[in-house]
Amino acid sequence: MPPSVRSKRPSLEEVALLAGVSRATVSRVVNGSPTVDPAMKERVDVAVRELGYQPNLSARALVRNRTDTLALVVSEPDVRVFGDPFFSGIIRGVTSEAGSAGLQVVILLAQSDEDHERIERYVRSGAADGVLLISEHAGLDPLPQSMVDAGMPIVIGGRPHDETLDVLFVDNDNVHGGHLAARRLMDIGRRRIGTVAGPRDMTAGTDRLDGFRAELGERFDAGLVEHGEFTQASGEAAADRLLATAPDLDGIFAASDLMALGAITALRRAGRRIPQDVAVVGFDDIEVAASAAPPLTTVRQQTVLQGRAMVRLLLAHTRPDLKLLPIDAIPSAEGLTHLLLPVELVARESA
Amino acid sequence: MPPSVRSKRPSLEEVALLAGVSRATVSRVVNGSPTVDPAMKERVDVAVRELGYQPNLSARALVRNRTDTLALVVSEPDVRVFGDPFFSGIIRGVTSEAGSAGLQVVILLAQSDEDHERIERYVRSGAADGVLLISEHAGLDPLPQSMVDAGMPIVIGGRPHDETLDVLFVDNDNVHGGHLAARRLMDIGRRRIGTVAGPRDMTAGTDRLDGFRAELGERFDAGLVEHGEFTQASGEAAADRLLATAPDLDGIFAASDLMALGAITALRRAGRRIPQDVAVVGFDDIEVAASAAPPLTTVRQQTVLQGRAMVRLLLAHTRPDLKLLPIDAIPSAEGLTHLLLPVELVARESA
DNA sequence: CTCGGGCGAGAGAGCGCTCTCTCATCCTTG
DNA sequence: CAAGGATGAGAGAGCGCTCTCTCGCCCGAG
Repeated sequence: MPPSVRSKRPSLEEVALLAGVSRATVSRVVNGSPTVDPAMKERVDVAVRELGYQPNLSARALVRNRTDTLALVVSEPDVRVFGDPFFSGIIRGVTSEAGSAGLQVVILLAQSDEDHERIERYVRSGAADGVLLISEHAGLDPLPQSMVDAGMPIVIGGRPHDETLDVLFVDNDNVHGGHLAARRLMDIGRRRIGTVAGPRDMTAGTDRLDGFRAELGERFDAGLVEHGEFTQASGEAAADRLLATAPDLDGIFAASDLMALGAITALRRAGRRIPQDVAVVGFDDIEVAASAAPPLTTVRQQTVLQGRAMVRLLLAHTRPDLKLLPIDAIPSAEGLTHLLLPVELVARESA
Repeated sequence: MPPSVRSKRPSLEEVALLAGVSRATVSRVVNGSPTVDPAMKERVDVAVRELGYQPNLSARALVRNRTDTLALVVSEPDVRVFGDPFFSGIIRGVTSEAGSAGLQVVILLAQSDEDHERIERYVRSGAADGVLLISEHAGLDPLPQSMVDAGMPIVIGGRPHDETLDVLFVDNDNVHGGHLAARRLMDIGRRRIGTVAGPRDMTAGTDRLDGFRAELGERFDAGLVEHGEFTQASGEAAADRLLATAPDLDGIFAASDLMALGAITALRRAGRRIPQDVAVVGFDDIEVAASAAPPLTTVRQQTVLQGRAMVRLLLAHTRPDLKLLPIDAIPSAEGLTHLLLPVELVARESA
């Protein structure tokens, strides 16, 4: 009887019957227990193949009280954020790391409030062993708090805005990145340095600005801070404002590569040469940064690594039994509530 | 005791104990059975709230043999396809339709062969009630066949390339769209009409070409067919070739808006005015089509609707008990193995 | 030759839920 | 006033699996 005709999926019981062994033995074989006689294992394997047996995950999850599934919640109204290199890097990292730990990742889209509620119910009902949240405004999201309340492990990508939230997170060392950018601009002799900062309500924005301000020290000019929305258009507009305030500007730190590209457009329009007249440092090291004109000097953050680290942090807190191979660039997550990933300056031609 | 301190999640049993009723009654209340005395219901509701009870989905799935979850498999090596309006439209449609049917959608990324295997195991293990597949090359994907073999319901977005595959799918009426585009170009008096067709291995490409060819009839010139990859750059290159072959060309049908935009760039570069010298018809009606210069005449396909229709087709085959409100633009899926969604010509200025 | 130990297989409970079946109660009706 | 039918609650089996416990068997040591 071909599998397509069989009305329902075979159970362990049926495999056991066919192989002439007990249910327990089949279970042992299926789960790779070492205490099984090779001959027995062979008989069971044959029966499994014969019937096309697949263990029922619901039954297994019920007794193990664990699903081996991780929920990656993307909390954004528009699906297109997946096109954003930041999101796509994290997603790649998460899926590959979870995959090598034998876990299935399911992506849940939280676009509306309704979605949020459904997802909360879903996860709290034990459909996943933990939650990984990526959201531009993780601080405003109600999900982290409700997951924490429910005792459901959650790791956030990026430092949440709300300091009081006692939650696991993995962030890039944005403050240090701000330092690196400022130092670079000073090192190449720039004196009038402005910044196209990120949004005020995102820690990635404020942290980068904080590092930048601290490194510049007394050379920091609060009048030379313009905020953008991490987009190219907002970077262009912010650079226009900067130029209006300080025509003698000779250096700009943009808190994202996209904004840096926008700023370069604005600077060119105003007749400035890059980097001779104005040096520009970006942040992210997105793919196009290297091939931009001129190639962008920027602070590299490793989004794929961030995704991997999120999974590791979660597993460190929920599955101490899983021993993962250490990754150089990721600090061991054991005992930590958050991870800060290193960033580095990539010197190209724009600064 | 606050929920965060409670070691494990409460079960039906505990709710029943607290409310002083039987497990069965609690189950009835939780599932909204009408045959429950209001007073009883109230007592149960109080207990549920008190304990923060959430039904265990694994247990429920085990006995119901159904998870109320749909797997949306995105089979693409790069996550960025989510940025593509086609994908994002389908995803929006799928999630909203599933949501209103009370189903949870989980997105599974199939990037590598390994992923494919894991996903197949996952779904075949009963983690979802059905599969919705979106993939640029659904015909080459092994997933549909293996799902069909396993008796797992699957609906594909777009007509699969492999005719012999007996599988449910929802497609746009690409053939008719090709007819509409050709008719439009002829209606406005064009005589030398070429086409930037889609890839030969995608039915969306070949179907549009088939319709175009049929409508042109004897005016069709096989020498005036150049294939692109649905991208802007490939459209530009294809238009260059077309122009080289037939400098007297006065009409182009591009099988995607992106390719139409590329073609317009190429035409402009060659000194042609749009639409005076060469009229251009696109396909898709993506967001930027209306604001392009000139605004693009195109064949509109409704991707969100396609997503909704995919869910409906799946449910028609798996959950005849669910009575969904009919949607005007979607034919009733009952008894059908595939749905063809209507397309329409949107006349703007480019043709 | 007997006994202890280790290895490998089976028996059986039980995870949390649903759903059928049974039964008690109350109302309606002849 | 008795019989029949609703109505609503409880009892209990069982979904498919894991895992502990038990037990039989074979080996080597005394």
